[in-house]
Amino acid sequence: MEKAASPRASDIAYDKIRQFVLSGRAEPGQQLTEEQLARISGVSRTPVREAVRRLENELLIVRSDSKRLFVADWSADDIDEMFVLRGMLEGHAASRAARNISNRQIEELGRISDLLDAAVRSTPPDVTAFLAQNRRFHEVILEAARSPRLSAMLPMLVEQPVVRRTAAQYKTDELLQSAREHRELIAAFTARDSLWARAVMTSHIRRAFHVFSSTAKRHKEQRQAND
Amino acid sequence: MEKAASPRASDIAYDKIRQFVLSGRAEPGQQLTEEQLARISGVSRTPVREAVRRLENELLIVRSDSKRLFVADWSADDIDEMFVLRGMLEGHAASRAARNISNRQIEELGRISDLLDAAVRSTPPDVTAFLAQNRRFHEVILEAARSPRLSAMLPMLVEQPVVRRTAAQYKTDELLQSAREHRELIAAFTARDSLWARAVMTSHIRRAFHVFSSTAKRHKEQRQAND
DNA sequence: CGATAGACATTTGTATACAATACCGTCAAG
DNA sequence: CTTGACGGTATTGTATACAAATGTCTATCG
Repeated sequence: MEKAASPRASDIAYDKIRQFVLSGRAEPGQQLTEEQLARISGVSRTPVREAVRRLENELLIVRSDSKRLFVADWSADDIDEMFVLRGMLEGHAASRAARNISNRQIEELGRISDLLDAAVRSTPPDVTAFLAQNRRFHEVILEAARSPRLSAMLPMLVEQPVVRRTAAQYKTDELLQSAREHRELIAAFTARDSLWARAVMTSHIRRAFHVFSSTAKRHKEQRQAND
Repeated sequence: MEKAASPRASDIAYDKIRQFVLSGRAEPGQQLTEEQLARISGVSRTPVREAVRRLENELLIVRSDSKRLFVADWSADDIDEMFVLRGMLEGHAASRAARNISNRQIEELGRISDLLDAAVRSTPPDVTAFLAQNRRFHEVILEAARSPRLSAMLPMLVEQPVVRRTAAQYKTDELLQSAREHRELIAAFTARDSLWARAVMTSHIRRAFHVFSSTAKRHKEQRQAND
């Protein structure tokens, strides 16, 4: 339903392995062998190697001193850093988008925003739908920014695992606030105000960071209580 | 003499192809076939493909609608964007470095800075040596920043071609100014002042951008005059 | 004359076989 | 008991052969 265009085996491998790593079926730090990945994705080792190169570049997979593959494991500092970088780059993307976005794209953001609202308002809130639309929203902005480099770099900040962990903990009013920020971004784009857009986006990411931090802390305390 | 450690064919291919593309022996927009690249780098197509994946990720090589390879060609807007992103990321790196840098690394920056001065002061200025030491200087800072993500992302902003084009046009006093800025960075690091370090670095990159712009404009006018 | 279908050539994609290397347990010597 | 060397095993690296696809040229038909 997504992109039946290219049944390229190396793309299949990329998707499958990525999914495998991100869905938590793989332990951080766990070793991965090319053959195992080949079995998982149902292709031979050659396309797996290409897929691994890409995932390695996104730091989802790391190579040991020599050449063995492991599922990436992030330190707290790494995650802080990820949010800081995301804030800078997405803020910049929003700024550029405000200058370059088409009316057509603004309308699309509006439609996505409607779906976001719907996801939040359903009881219980449909977090999965929320995440999917949230991703689309940011993708449209990235596209509107018209910067191949940003498009190449932002995916490296692999939001997925963190985003998932974050949003799973969102309370309804936090989701509502997030939806409001999306609306405000649209307003900034409509006004073609790049400063406004950057500020809202920076705040948006920053808020997500703090929600994440507090839930991470809560988790940690729970873990310690269980010991 | 460089790194005899890993005679990995795919690394050889990466270096050779990168060099081929950056040294201007390859025309922007020119098609590259895997076999041709294999011949150039003296290995088979398999490692070439891995090297190409990496170069593709750095946007030094691009893939056409379907899968043919071409030497990247940057628009003026792309280059502006590159400098903006470099400014943000290197500024951030400097900020982090100011917090994390070791005395040992500060001393190394001092030594590199001495070599920079020497390169500038020789008559005529040794631009090649200047560029090499400049690169080392920024590498040490990146290392001191202790952010795997930054280390993965900054190389994507492939300074080389632009840096070369820029520095080739540097006048001696511009090189001197650049060397002064390096000294000021060291001062900021010594003071562990992250705000200072960020500001100096941002200015440093920004100045390079303007030198680049003016020389690019000069070139353009020359070309037009020759028509 | 222009368009289009089809054959041919070129290029990329995948699988497999084999070579090189790294890891790990075992055993012997200090 | 520790240390270090050895050898077997697991894993990655490379080359080659072949399959799939894309592009190109030509000849034929409208």
